[in-house]
Amino acid sequence: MPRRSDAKNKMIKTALLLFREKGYHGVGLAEILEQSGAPKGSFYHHFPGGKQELALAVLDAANRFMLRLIDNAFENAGTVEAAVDAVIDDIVELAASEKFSLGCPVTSFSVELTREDGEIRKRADTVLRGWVQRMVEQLEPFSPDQDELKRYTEVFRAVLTTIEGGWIVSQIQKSAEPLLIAKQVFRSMDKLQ
Amino acid sequence: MPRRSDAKNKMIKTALLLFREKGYHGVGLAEILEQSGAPKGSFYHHFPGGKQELALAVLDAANRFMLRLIDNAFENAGTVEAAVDAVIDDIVELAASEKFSLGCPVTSFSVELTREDGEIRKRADTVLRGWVQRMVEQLEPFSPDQDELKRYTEVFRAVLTTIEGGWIVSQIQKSAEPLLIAKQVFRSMDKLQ
DNA sequence: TTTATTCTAGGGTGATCACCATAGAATAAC
DNA sequence: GTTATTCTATGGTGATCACCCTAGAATAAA
Repeated sequence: MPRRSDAKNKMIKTALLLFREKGYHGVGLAEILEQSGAPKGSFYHHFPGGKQELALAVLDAANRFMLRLIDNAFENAGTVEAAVDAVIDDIVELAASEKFSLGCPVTSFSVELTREDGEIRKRADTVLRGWVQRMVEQLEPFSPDQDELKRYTEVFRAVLTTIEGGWIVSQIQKSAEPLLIAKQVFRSMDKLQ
Repeated sequence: MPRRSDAKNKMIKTALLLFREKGYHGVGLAEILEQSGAPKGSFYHHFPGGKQELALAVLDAANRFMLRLIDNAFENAGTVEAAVDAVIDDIVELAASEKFSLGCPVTSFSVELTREDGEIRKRADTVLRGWVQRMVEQLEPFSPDQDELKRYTEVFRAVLTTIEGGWIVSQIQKSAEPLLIAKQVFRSMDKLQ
């Protein structure tokens, strides 16, 4: 059963950009369909669960993108510091190319749905934890001992948190500086102890 | 010209809570009016500029709240570390009491309006800078030299950024831990250098 | 070519969206 | 008490919201 249409992917890609800019509730299905060029009548064929199912698909696409970004950064770096710097630099480059108008591909719209204890929040939680875990996994070939890995887990958690905050503040201030703070955070936590 | 009605304040308080939970676009005026108990017909009397003017008023109220939180924390603390800890603890207590469903009073909804270069984004920018500035001002009576103040400005910026990220991740993970990371960030940046 | 499946065209649902206009009620200043 | 101002009741605007339905087109499997 091969795919005969790329309408679904076009909708997901477009929704990702729009959600990151205006949030989940800030984007209507009409805008997504129009901007993606996808046929209007096919939305509920591809997403029987409606807008929420689309958001879940968007979350998965965003997750794949960020995991690729992490893998790429760690594989092309010789040290942990260089890898973390690369992750942050890549994000800064992305954010700057988007004129600091688009937020984190995951938190920017999932955060609006944190009361209702629904699928979107849970998956966003899993995704965020996965990023930390992936960074730790990328560190294992460098074979630090288990205690060191545990310590880096904490450090990566802090870096990720700072990146999330930096991404938002970058949107507000239209500047790369807040995102770059995550580098300082890593350095100070890495050198210390 | 004394105020004969508290409808305006009730609308602002209610809108602050709803915006923090579901974002700017996630809340309708009808819900705000209903939940605040404010008379329906008086909205555009108090806010001729409509929903955007309400959002600006909400921003100012949120700013006053956070400035009070900062002042209170610094005035009741003997050291910088204790003051920063108090700020974070207060925020954690607030977020926990709200079951981690409500975001930062400023960024949670301003972030949806960062493309259109409007008043809301600009004021949110000013407000965030004001928090850092206020923390530095609260440090001056302890009379560190000018270089030290400049260094603490950087540290406070990092702490604030981590708090912002921690607040969001706390919403996603329904846990206080991400917010508490800001303490580690301060400690490591403070001790180092 | 026939059959089965996947996808789309087109139209329409009630509900909610932000916003507005007007008249009158409530309270203040005089 | 009269005037001026502040506030609210009411009902409405067109637009957009997410969602749904059916018939048929397009493509794959037989």
